[in-house]
Amino acid sequence: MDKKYDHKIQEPKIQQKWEDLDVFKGKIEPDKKPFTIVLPPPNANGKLHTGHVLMLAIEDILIRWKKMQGYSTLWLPGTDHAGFETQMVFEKHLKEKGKSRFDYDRDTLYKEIWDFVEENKGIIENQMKRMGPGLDWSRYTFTLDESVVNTVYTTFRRMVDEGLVYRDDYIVNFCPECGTTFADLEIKHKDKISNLYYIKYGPLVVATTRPETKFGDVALAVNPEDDRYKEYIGKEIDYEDPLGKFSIPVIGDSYVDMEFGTGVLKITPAHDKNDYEIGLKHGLPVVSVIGLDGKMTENADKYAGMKVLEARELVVKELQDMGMIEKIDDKYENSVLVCYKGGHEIEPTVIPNWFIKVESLKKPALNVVKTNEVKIYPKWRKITYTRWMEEMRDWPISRQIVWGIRIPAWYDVDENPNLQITFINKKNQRITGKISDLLQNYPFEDVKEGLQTLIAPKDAKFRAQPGAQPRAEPCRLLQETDTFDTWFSSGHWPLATLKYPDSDDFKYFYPTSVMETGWEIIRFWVSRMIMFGLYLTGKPPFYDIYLHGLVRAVDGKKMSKSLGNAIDPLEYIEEYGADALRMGLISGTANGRDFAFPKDKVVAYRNFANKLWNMARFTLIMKDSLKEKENKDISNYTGDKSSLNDVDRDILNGLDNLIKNVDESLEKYRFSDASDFIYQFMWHEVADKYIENVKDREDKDIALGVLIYVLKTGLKLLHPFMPFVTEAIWEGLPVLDGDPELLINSKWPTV
RNA sequence: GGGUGGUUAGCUCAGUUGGUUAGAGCAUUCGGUUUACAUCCGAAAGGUCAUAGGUUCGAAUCCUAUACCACCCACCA
Repeated sequence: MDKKYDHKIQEPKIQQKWEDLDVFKGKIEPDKKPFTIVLPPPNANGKLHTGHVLMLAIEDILIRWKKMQGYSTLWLPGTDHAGFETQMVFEKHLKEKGKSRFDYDRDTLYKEIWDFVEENKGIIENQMKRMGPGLDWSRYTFTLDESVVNTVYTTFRRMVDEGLVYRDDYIVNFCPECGTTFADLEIKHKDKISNLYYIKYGPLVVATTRPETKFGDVALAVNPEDDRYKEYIGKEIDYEDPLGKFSIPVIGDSYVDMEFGTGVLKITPAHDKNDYEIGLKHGLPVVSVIGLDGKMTENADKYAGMKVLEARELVVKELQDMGMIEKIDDKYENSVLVCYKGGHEIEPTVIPNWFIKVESLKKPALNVVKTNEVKIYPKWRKITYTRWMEEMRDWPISRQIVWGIRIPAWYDVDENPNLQITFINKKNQRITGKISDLLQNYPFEDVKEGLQTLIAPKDAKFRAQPGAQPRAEPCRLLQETDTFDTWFSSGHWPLATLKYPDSDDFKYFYPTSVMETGWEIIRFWVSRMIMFGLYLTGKPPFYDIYLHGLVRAVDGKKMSKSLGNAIDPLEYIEEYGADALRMGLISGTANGRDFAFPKDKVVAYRNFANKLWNMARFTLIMKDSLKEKENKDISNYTGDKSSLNDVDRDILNGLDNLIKNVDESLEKYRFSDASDFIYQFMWHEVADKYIENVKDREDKDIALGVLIYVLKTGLKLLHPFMPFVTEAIWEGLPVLDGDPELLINSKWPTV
């Protein structure tokens, strides 16, 4: 053996060995209990980051531990298409080429992104493999695999049949210039100076920056604590504006800031996110006065057809003429939303979206956690889940992006003349309009091929199967252009990876054992998996949930590109080895909170790997010299302590104690406790004390027999944590009764 | 503004249902290489457990208040 442990030589060698012998291939063994983990899929086109390393380390510990305990283990890998994020990355590439997504029809754009992802897909897989995870790569799944899409479609159709799917208005960030919606992440705030208009509503005065939306007002709101206006709450007040005389209810809501303006807020649900929320809360109607073309709608009566800014000017002028404007503050600083693409002002707009009724889904999902059928570790995270589930409202599942699973709904253009279409025509121009108008100038096939986006009215007739032909003549069908919210599809992940509903894998390995992931996605992801699992199978998709904390940078701050404090795990693998990096991160998991990257611990565990290596090396040196000097072999310790001296018995009792501590800690997901127990025992009890004692022993044959037994047992206990170095040392140690060739195939020690 | 968590050694953090002298890694100081490892060994020093009250025979741990920090969510007409 070399004087030093060299991870650069050993780690690839050991990894290859596991792969060659197909150690982690999941097997259906009816006489064994299954133990299953589904890997939270990293971004297919991403790179390995420290969060992935921690995730892999924890899950690998569980898998190896259970495998050695005799379970039939399966750990399922996969990657995620990461809808929105990937599309953003791709669009940056387009921008470098001087293009944008608006230059492509939907199908072409999708194919281009697919190719782009395909190119980058292998990178993260290879990086993950360097951590030595016991994943079954033969069961690899990508979230856009046909089988996943089919599973998602089947669920969707079932939900349609059971009346759980509906279409309704939903407020989104709409850019009239770009003709599309933007996700919150695509929106930027821009500070600017605006006019704040103080407009009279009967006896009250409202301060607003958007007077032109007043025709969409459905209520006025005041703070219930506000003594000035208490008397108006629940009453209707009369007011006048250029369109005539109206009355409007006054509601009380603590959202209203008494300090701002006059303390009276007009509620315009169709054109403001907060107003929309308040409207929902108070059951108010939604009146849209701005259309998708950025022009005033018929609800704005004589202003209909005018652009927003034109309408604003005119409305203000006419209000002034009527004496309805108390004052104008022209130095009001506020921030407006603009789209990232062109910096155009965003018009919050309600457009029809797809929704899932969650009432019947969320109750069982809440119950399984409340009753501890599904347990959350650490337990103080439970409240995050239960609160979310209690407050969960109907789930908008459609997204106006291309990169994802397209919603399986088809519209017959003859049944739905009001479809709002944007498409690229044969001359490469973007054309927008109502389908019935467009079809007078363009053949249907042109629209279909060049289709970019489609917005169907909320009462549009759709079918969930493209083939269905209810009418005698052939239908002209256009498929919905929205895609599923990525969490709708990834909510199926435990089911999809196990090939629900009738595969052998599914029957044997479902429900899975543990869901291990970062706590920040408990609401988005974990809750959805539980809902779908219960809805489709009646069983939760897993029984334990372990939520690890976020790894922060060395300085304790969140890692970010702009701060330049991001840690590249590959550099640490190079310098200190995957084992050391894994252990360092594990040491930060004690209580499930976020933690700063523990660089010192990585170094400490690198040293520990070398210490173990030398413990084994020295044991073998002593064994050889015993043979040489006294011509004796070591005696094979069989587990009978009665004939041993106190020192031997102490170390063996210590070992028993260690086994107990490690098991207890792992059962409670106390990974750092377990690893610390092993570290302290092996280093400070075995190396510092027991080996020193062995040096002076007369009965070296017996002492070395005990030492090798202790060493091998220690390696087994440590193997789930530091798989490479323990496996590498195992190779060189003498074979005892029942020892398999590979450490990973050995039996977990018991007391 | 709502929520969650934190404040323990110079640094990064453990400390589980309250119970001997509050621990680890790193850093520091002193001493050491005869049969492994200097990525080593032995020893030492270092803490009013954020602050103020309270409960208790006993509090880092439970309760109340305050201060500061971090993160999540919602963001001002």
